Amino acid sequence: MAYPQLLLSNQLCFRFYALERELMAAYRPLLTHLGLTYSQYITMLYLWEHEEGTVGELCTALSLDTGTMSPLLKRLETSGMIERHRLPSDERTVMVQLTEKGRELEQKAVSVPDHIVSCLLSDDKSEQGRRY
Amino acid sequence: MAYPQLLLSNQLCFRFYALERELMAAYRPLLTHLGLTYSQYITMLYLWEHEEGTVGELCTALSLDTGTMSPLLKRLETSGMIERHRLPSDERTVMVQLTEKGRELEQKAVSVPDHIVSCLLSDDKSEQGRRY
DNA sequence: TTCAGTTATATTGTATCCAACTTAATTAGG
DNA sequence: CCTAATTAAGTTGGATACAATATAACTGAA
Repeated sequence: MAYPQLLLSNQLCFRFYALERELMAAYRPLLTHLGLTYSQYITMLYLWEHEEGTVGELCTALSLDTGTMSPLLKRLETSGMIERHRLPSDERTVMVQLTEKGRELEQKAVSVPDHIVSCLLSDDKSEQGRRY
Repeated sequence: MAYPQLLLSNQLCFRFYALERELMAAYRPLLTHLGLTYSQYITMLYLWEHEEGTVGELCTALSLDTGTMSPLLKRLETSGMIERHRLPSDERTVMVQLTEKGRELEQKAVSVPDHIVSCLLSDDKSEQGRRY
């Protein structure tokens, strides 16, 4: 036991690391049902709240890199949830907007937070084998 | 404001998601100095503590899939930190062991937790531009 | 006006992650 | 003894993440 500060069980950050993946695993089946990943889900949360936003605004709001956001938006566009248009006033800037299909998805997403809460609070290990 | 439960600012899980990436960003420069990623770092933490372990034991301890662990171990082996050998008693099982180089790395890793703590507590935004 | 510097986004390369599948080895039941 | 089921790793495919680079558009100073 040379270095107690290096014991895995003493690593607070490892707990956050593991917790984050457990949370993602709790979301995954619910979001798969909506055809979204978690990153795509929070992107949609931003758009349901603001209706539109530039790529840069999305990156800032979600603390994500353009190297993550650009291909993510390309997939959301492919699945018909959003549209991308460059601004006439500044052709460098890309405005992301909800499509009607993307707007309608909000209805189906409303129940997600409640499902997550009951999933996180449930002691029923039979469901997906998760332990909360 | 149709659905307050869908507001990004009300999403506890999003805060965990963002926090986890901030923690990883805090580790990254320290671990890069050791030639490790965070996943590789916690794998080494396990090995420094237990000296060796099977792939399955590592997957269980770190809550990771073999699809993550196998290529990760391959990279640690390539960088000379570990060796992999199949057990003579059960050729399906692969035992992972520290090399001398991997064992020596522990000395350089001892300061990592303290650096992280001071990084997380620091108000000095000048260092790496992080905000804690 | 012109071009050097800046800005916004996209692309490339490396490394996770996980789901699903494959392969090889072991075990168990008849 | 022999095959079906199980087990342990590895592989493949799709989607993040981020660093570094590229590209195109805009801005400003000489």
